[in-house]
Amino acid sequence: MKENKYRTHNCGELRMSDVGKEVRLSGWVNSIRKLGGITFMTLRDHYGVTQVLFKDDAMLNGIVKETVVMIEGKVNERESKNPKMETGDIEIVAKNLTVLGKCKNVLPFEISEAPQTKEELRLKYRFLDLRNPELHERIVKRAKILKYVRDTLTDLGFVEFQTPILANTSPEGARDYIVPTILAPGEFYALPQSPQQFKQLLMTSGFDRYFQIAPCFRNEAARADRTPGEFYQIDMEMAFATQDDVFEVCETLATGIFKTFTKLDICSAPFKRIKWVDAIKDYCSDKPDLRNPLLVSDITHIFKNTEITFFKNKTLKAIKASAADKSRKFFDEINNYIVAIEGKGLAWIKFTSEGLSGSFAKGLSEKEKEDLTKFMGLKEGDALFVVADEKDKAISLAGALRNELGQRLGLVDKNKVEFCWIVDFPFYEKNEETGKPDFAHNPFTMPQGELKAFEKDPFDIVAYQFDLVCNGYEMLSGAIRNHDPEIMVKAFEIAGYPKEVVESKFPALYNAFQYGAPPHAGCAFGFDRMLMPIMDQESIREVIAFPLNKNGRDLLMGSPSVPFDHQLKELHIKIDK
RNA sequence: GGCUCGGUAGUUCAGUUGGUUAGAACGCCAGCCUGUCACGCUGGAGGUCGUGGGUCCGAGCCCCAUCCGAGUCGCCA
Repeated sequence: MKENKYRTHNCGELRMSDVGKEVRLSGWVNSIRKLGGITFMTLRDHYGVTQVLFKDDAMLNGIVKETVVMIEGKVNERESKNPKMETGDIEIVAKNLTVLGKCKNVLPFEISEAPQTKEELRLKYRFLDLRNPELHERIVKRAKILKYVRDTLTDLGFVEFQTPILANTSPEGARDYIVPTILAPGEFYALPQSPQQFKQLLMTSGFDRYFQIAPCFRNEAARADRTPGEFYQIDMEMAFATQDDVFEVCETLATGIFKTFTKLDICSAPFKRIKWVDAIKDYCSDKPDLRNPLLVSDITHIFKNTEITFFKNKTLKAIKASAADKSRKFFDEINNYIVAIEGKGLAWIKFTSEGLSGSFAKGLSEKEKEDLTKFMGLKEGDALFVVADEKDKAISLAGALRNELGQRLGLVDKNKVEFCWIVDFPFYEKNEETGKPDFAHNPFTMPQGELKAFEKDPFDIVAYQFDLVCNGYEMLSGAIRNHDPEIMVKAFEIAGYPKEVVESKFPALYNAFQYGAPPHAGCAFGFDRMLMPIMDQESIREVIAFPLNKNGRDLLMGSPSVPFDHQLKELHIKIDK
């Protein structure tokens, strides 16, 4: 550390070898322990904590915790050492104390107890919250991971870009943040939902490998794993690339990050690839947690002519697990869970030494019993959990049930990281109101089969569209892009949009693709979301220095807020509320 | 926007069937204490029970409305 008038050393570096040195440290008063004749203080800064010994506590008059002070004194070997502290062998015998920054006497919360404090208060006093070493270290780790990403991608030949923040509205699904300007009253920029079109334009400009730590803005509601408003993506695009090329880069990056920054047991590359239809079939989810070994089976066909009312004319999804030893209470709790997520309830049976029992055991016909036992391979010790509903609802219930059972039966190994690729997403999905095809994902994706794909039933068209899923979280989305204007026009035509819409909605891309566009593919990691499993956090706000709250409010800075009248006036904006 | 849970001391929480003066721990203040490191001991201060109505002899507790927060669904690559 370079010496200056505030310090000769930081609070984390002094050791036995420094004993005898006259030093100067600055930092926050972490604790004060008065023992009568002597007083101990611990001093904290970004680097660590060092103990200070006061033989005369007159110096400490008026000093409260979290005051910023400078201590001058001599490094001393401690009489009683603390092996739990990195600097625990030494202490500073204080000769002088200078207050550099006063602190109000009662803090809104104790720094050491910040993680247990109500989040609302933590966010309001985020500058204090960030003093807590746990959160402080996460923010530092975030920076280290960012550097790792930059280094890795640069080594792989990627060039880092910065694309505009003041961009144009794009029909990408989410709602935009719009930004007025005094240069053109009545017209608005939009903050980019992603740099999608810019990066594709860069491909047409001949840049071969693009990346950006890209701020993205979506005017949508929050979740535990999704901040409202803004978030960061590791955004990549590659010219003349196949899907395998993209996968290889992502696997290198993802395994590298997890191996470097966690002690978790990471599945090895290449990651398992699961077709979207198979993911829905086997896991009833397009983001399956593969740490969970349970699979979902469709048993609708077995109960085609059933007398069991609960099953009649329903899609039936079943999960088999070794749970016959579980009590009635266990099954009741699962039933309550299904009801809580708006299912009609759980049907279940278990196979014990006394035969089949459970909620629908008595209703089974001999044929159904035989077919079910055979189809599911039921043996003693097994239990079968069944949900019955309309098809889509049954799928979503079964997906949730699979997760719940995995948790409750302790089948999910928290030390594992299981990645998988979900590939071959459908190109179109059925609009629930009109029954006509809508783009299932973004419209920039290449359909498999290219122009010939459109000879098929639109709902059978598969896209070169993929997700990377990690422990049940969607961590990345990507695609081979559609760089052919002719295919683009056709794709929009089937979704019910005339050529003019393509031209007017994506004028730059559509125009650029007329002048020689390379085939290209790319993807984007959700950076904040990726940090959650790395830092073992359930809330995305724990990996962001200044997160907005659930309602998009910054409780510290007070945004959003009402602008000044003169600002509105020069923008020609009137509030109509 | 819907649903669920929550809002009581500076903080985290408890508060029984509606019943006298609303408690605990930590923190804060004062005193004692020369090796603490979650220091210890003694004492003390600190409350518009989110807000507004209502029911009742009586409301932290019941009812209605409303604000705030979290989770979730809708929404969202």
